[in-house]
Amino acid sequence: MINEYNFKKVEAKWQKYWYDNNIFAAKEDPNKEKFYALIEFPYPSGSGLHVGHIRAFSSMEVIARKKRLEGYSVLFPIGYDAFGLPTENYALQTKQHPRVVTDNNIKMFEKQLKSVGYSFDWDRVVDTTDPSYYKWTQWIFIQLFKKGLAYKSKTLVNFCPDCKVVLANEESQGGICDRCGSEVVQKEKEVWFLKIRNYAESLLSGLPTVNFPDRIKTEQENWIGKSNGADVTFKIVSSKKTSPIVVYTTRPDTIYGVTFLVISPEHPILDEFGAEIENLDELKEYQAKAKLKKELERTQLNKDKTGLLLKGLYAVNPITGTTIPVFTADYVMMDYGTGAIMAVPAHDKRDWDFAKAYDLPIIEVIKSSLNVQEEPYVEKDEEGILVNSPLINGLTVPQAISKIIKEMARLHVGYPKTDYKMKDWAFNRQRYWGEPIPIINCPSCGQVPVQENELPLVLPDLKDISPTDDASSPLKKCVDWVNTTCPICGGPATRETDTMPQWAGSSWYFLRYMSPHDSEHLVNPNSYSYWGQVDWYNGGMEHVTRHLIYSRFWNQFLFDIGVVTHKEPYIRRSAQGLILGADGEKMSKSRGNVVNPDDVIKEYGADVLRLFILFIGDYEKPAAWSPDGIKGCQRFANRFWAAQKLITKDNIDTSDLNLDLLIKNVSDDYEAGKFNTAIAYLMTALNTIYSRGAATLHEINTIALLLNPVAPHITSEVFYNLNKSQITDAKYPVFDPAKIIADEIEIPVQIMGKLRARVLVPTGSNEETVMEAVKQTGCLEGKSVRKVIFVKDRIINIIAN
RNA sequence: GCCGUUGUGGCGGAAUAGGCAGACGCAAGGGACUUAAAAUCCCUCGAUGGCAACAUCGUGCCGGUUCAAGUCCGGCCAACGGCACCA
Repeated sequence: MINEYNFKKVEAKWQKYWYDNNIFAAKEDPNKEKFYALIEFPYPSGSGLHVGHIRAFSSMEVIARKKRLEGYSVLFPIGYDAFGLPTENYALQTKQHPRVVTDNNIKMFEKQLKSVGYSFDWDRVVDTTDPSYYKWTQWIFIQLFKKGLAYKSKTLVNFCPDCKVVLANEESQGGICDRCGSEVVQKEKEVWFLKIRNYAESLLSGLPTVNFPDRIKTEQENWIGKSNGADVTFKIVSSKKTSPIVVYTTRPDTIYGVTFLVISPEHPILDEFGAEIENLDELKEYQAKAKLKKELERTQLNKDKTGLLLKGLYAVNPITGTTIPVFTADYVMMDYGTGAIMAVPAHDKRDWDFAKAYDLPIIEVIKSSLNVQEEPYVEKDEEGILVNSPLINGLTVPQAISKIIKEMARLHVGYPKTDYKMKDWAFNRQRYWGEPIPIINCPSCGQVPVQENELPLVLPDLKDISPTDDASSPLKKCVDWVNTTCPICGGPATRETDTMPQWAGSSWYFLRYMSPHDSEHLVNPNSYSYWGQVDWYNGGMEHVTRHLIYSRFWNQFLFDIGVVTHKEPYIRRSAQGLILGADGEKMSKSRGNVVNPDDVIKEYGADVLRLFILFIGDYEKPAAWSPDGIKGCQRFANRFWAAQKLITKDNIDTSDLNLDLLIKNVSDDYEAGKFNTAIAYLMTALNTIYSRGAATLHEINTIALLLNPVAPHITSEVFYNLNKSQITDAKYPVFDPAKIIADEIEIPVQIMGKLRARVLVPTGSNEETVMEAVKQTGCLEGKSVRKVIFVKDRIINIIAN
């Protein structure tokens, strides 16, 4: 009756059953508790599904299947984040329309995802490039614009000469293009920004309310980079005039240690003084050099400080009245703080380096054991005591900060200020394959949003989508589309031709899944009130400071305008580790260490792939693919299949396998995201049954149900064989807490902290009983007991000699 | 430089809350079955010594706390990830 396991036949059979019958359709069932499990939707690239995807998706797959068996109404959706450069570049190369490329890739992904047997609700697929979807992406942009949170600004942007796109700071870290690896140059351009900085505080204060791993919270906190300090106004004086200049400092207490002022080479005040700077030619030269310097060079650490003394100018310290020299130097950035600093070389490494290079005085104002002429003392020590600072001498650093800020305020020269490292979100691309920004430029009315009832503003069908060399969008070539009329005055106007960055569509897709077919609402209010927040969201660490922050920002904005009722979109977040090649290196075509899930499924089947990817190691840590390791999971699957033969109706002793404890261990581990140990418990249980040589139907059914979320095909088949009913209609096993404790327990016996014996005693035995058992082992022979440390049901340690 | 994570057998990795280090799996060695191989099943498997019972050592390094340390504390070293002239 039971033959060798034919995974090809069985997997195809169950996939057909699930997908033809919509077994996993999410229903808003008021009688059930809901559970929303979310995975980061994939970018449908031409290379198809990667084993990394399998790891990323399988955790929530297990949770979704488990929750369904437990009686929850589960929303476990899938979609495609399909706008973006790789598709566009591929379309250009192959002379196809990106729409065609995208549709083909999505088809391939769907086929692959189904071959893994994922329990997605295939009726809820969203595609960010579908006008019915990006209609709402554009709608959100318009709301942001109306609230003053979207603005156009002329700034230096990171331009990649290869991709011909303006990049967000996040995409050009270290001056290298995220996508192609070439060096980024600075270019001045009018671009759209979203004021994410307005939400910096809210994004920070939301973190304690969500269940994210600490490393993710820390990374987000560092990214937002809050600092408390003060804006302090110095005066810059030339022979002809005096101008105020504001510096930002986190150490206003060190004001008496200021020995010079440094201004960023891009600072507008330099133009203001212009000819009054005696060495203007040198300045111009220095500015030009600084501009040419690529981001990479400029941020390189341990680089010698360069700068230029501005002759003919001096600055006045607002507290001490002392006059100090003014420099410009490229170690001061225009885009942080105010673009100018008060330099305190005694207590700042960079200022100290600069002071040494330009032979400037160093004045100690915080007492320390260091000689500040030799090296700076940079600790912000709460206990540090101020010296050489008449108004605040003898105070601790926090006391001094508080007192000096009051004094600055009284003199109207300084005020407390909070600053953030996070910059506003550069919200634009000069490429074709993205959401058109729904703004019309009218010569008389200015920037006017497209009427909301005219959304979606559909991307025009363009023949030539190639980018232009001048950093403007290919949409500019589509004159018929660009020329339009102003919605306000009806006069001739032109459309914005920039498109949105790829992060736009992924910033709210979790909401669309709740009611993907609703044409009236971004999210249907009834659906939203049922599904609410995402209960558990899994994704990659690489998205922690971008997608995860952007989507929290948009959700908080939608909360503020009343579209959603939860401030935070995600209750819990986890992050899978990377799957590396068998050589321990990141998988890449050039290394030739890429594992294709299709090949694995062909050879071992989807269940074995799923088992192995979850068994491979700690889910949150990176793991190297092992072509040998997978065999263990294949054996386990086959042994589980063959265990059907061991089922007997005879009365057998099953005391060697505590099913209640197994249920608890496996289920707790699933919920904790410890899939590797959950599978290990199931392997152990099966080993127990094999060494016993017989099993009960109840045992095999229980293992089938516990294993079903990981290996759904084989367990569905076994369960159907044994019970003639669907496992998807069965109930997840529940354990009896009273039965997870064994009757007898083995207690290790230590003598002087060293393991000397083990004794078997009834669970809960007291010290006397255990000691009695210890004496019988004879390991105390000839020894006198001085002290006994006894931990019930755990250990006994005897101090004896 | 700052922040974070991680160092455990030949390998991937286990080890609530300080309580038997090495679960589970791979590889390896031996055996059974087989004409043979594969598959399957059984046994061994941290190091050193010993025929053996057993003993000693052993979780990156040095020190400490404790009856007891992979786990806690102090000081290092290495690898990975994030940020980075952020005032």
